[in-house]
Amino acid sequence: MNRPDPALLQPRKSPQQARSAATIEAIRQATIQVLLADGVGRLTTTRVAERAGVSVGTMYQYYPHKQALLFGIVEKQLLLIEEAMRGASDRLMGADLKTLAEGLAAAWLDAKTADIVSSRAIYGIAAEFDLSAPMGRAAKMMTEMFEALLASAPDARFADRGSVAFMLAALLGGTVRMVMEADPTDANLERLRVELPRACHAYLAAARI
Amino acid sequence: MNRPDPALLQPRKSPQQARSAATIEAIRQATIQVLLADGVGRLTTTRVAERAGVSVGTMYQYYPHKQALLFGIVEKQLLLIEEAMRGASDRLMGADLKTLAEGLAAAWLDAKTADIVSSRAIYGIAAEFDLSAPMGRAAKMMTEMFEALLASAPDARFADRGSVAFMLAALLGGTVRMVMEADPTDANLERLRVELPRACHAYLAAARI
DNA sequence: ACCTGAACACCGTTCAAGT
DNA sequence: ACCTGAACACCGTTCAAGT
Repeated sequence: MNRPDPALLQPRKSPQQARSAATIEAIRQATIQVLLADGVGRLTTTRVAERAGVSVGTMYQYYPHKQALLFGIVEKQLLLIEEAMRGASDRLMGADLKTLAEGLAAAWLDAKTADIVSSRAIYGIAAEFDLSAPMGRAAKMMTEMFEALLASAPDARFADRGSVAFMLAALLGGTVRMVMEADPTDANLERLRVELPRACHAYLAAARI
Repeated sequence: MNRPDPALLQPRKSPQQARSAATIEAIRQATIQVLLADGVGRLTTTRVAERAGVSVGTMYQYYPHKQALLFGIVEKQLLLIEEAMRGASDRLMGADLKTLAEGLAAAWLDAKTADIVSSRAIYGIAAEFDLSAPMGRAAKMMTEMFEALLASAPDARFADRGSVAFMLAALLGGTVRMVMEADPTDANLERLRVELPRACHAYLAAARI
């Protein structure tokens, strides 16, 4: 799948009348319903349009292509996670290194496992579409957030704070994703809950000067 | 995309005559060529068959569906990486914890960045297909390998060696994948080269009893 | 301003017919 | 034993015609 022009991933036109706003929302809901009921593999434009009670032509008036439907869902999920991490960041600002590392690991795991149904759906989408653009943006934001947190820790200084924040973001995001995609059993998630905070703290402590 | 029956991912029939063995190899090569020249999004069964110089019908005699073509490529790449890690494992057996952690991190990074072209192609496939089955298998094998290595380290014992090996595999695999998918610039790969060994060693040292 | 749905181009897969 | 390629079912997307 080729990378779509990001500008094309939002609805094409803003609703001018109440009628079309309702149409957009109906299409959104229909996409989620078809996704959860039939899976990504069975999600077709016809099926979504039918479920939404509109014609395919109408759907294409608001969403330029099938990808736009699915990216909408992904973006919303990423927004939820971002919100959760901002909350954690506020709580952890100024905390010592151990509290910070363990707090971030716990918050990340909570956010990723909170809505397991949605997460499953998202990974399904990720399996069929190129999500490097939205994922890249999310990673960058996380890195900046971590960098500010590291700067606020009273008991730590770093030779290269940017690199440490970058590594922490990659470690957190990558490790959890790997487990959730490869084999997300309860036993493995429990292992993560024990080992991930430990790994984060150990790394930050080792990087400190 | 629905998860395909793993039994169907290998070629359908074994070649009985030299002619058909040549056909299979021609199809394999054509798949790689189309993949590198046109990308996953433009890879169609017709195009591969044309490039291989056979009809679509012939192709379907050996590969039950389009996915089988691509899974073949992925499996080969995974095999190469596995081989590289086995080599590293042999070298590192009995080494102390620091040597072991840093050696594994370096070997993993080397394997993943060695053939950057193939890796790119693989991530392209990963973006369009559900690779949880082969990835899960690869993760399991890596965990077992790491567990044996940890047992051989003369300067370390662990309360739960299985969990530590599991976490190390997820950390290594996940962190590198995240960076390579989100933003694999030279600067970021260099950061990984510095921070990843450090993170691995710090985690193992912290997990030691 | 918004909606319809037949029509178009293309794709993955099959199978009767060939050598 | 192996190969062919027209045919089939289905998909994403468009656009002339409607209200």
